[in-house]
Amino acid sequence: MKMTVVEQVKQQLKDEIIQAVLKAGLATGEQIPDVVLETPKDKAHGDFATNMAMQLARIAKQAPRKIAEALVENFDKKKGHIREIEIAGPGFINFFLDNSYLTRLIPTILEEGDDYGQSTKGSGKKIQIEYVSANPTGSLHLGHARGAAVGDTLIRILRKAGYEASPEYYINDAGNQIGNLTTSLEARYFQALGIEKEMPEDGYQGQDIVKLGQQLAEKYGDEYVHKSDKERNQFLRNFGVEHLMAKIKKDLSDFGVHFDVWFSETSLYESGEITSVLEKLKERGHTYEQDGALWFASTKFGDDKDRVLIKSDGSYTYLTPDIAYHLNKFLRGFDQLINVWGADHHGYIPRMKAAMEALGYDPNRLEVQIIQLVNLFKDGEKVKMSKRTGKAVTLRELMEEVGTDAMRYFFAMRSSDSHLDFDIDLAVSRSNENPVFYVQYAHARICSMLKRAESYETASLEEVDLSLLTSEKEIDLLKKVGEFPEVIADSAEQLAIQRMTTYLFDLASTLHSFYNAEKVLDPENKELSRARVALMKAVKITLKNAMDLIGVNAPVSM
RNA sequence: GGCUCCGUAGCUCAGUGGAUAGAGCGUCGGUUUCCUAAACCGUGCGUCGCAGGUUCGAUUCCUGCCGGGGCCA
Repeated sequence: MKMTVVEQVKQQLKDEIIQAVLKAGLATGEQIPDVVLETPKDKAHGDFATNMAMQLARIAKQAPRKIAEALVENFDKKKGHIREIEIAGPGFINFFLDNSYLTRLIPTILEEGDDYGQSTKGSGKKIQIEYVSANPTGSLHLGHARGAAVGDTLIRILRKAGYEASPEYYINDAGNQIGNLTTSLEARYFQALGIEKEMPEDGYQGQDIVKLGQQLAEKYGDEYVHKSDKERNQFLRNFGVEHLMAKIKKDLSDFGVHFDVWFSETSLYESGEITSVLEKLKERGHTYEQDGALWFASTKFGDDKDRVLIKSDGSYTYLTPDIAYHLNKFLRGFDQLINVWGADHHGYIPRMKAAMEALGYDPNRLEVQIIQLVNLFKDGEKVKMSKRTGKAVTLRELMEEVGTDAMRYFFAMRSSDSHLDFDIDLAVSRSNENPVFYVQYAHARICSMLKRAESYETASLEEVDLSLLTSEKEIDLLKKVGEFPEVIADSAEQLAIQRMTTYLFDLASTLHSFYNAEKVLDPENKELSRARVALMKAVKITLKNAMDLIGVNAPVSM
């Protein structure tokens, strides 16, 4: 695998640290712990630091600072690009590098362009992410929106980190909710024709169903009133699911979220996978009959109680097709399954994992990311949401009010297991308080400079003297830009998308700071200007790629 | 009651077992004859909910408790 410039330098440094440990006779090759090389928060602590001396304290049975001294004595400065080494604190070894290597980043980044940041860390591991999976019984609301943003961003980050990531939406188009949808729609259809018909008790009250009923009346008149119940039901069911799914798909695609696979629950019935998964559970001895129902002995696998698979009336619980679906995923050869679920589903995790284990799979291969609630704030007050009255704020409404960029950014900004306060006023404000604008402005600012920079450009990058980039702000920018591949790898590994947003903000901030301190286009100093233009191009590419990962547009002007 | 998430600065939140715990906003004060001031610079701001435990070292891991949100019963 091709290593980035930063990785090469770090690797070299790690190798030299190991050499120093061996030379100092502090530990044998086998005893040496993994070399941890961190980037200190405080610049005064060097470019990189290692805690090796502390880690060796027990093995070498010496005080950390004493070990550190021995290490420094035996360290080959020349090989490690080291300008200075110091021992600090309880035994940290701080390395100050000769930062000239950083300028090598620029040609690499300019060459890689959109691919900059791409790595093979995930080594093609096949990961499936199932997210949103809202029932086709209405519009997507804010919880779905957050799930959509999180899932899609995860997909993008995982792919950039070298995983093979497949997004999938599970359509609950069988089950009770759909029966309810059908009877709700039937009532609305009849009502639109002026025929009295009551809505089912817990029917879907939303306006969208009313409209669908009207559409049906306009298009088909009373044609389906006179058909048999079975025929009408079948028709209304398909009509409803189709239309509501079309709407959901449109909402998602306008939100920048795209799925490879739309998996239908009904298909599990048709293919016989539900009966076969039940057979499989029975064969393995994990089911029993009681009170006329078929139970799954999930407590054997850590669940707090056993679960019904087939109710006494012969119908399936919603768990049953779900188990079949997850088995289907494994049979398709995914190494890892990730489900992005709303907080209201957390109680579902143990039984799902139990089912996987009962079927002979390692339950750790199923990972569930729980998305906590979103609270909307407007004019400093919490916006109340009520599903009952059909007044829940929808993805579509918020998208129209604040735009996709703000939504995507805000949803990617927080760790998904924290509650999220979404401030509408902040999201639309064109001020420096709004992080979306702040980040986008950094990109637009560079584009604006580059537009004016044409007179400074030379025929090729080789003619630009990048060694002129030595100021503090320039080094800061180069380091930041060089971190990008690592940030991607980390956030992929930890499934922590907020790391990407944090990084993006930092990078924008570093750029703004540089911009105010140094002049990029200086007619008095064309050589330096050319070098800085090249640097700006590298920063622009990095900003753009990072924004792509969270699904935010990178405007060329604002 | 069971399960789960959260508890870090006045507010909203970052923080892969490491150094003096960070950012934005808010406070106060500065910066533009100059590439977009949607920006920058400076300034204060903390019993990391509490108590134990593991560790050379805990905001981070474990246990218990307290407080808040959510789900289930």
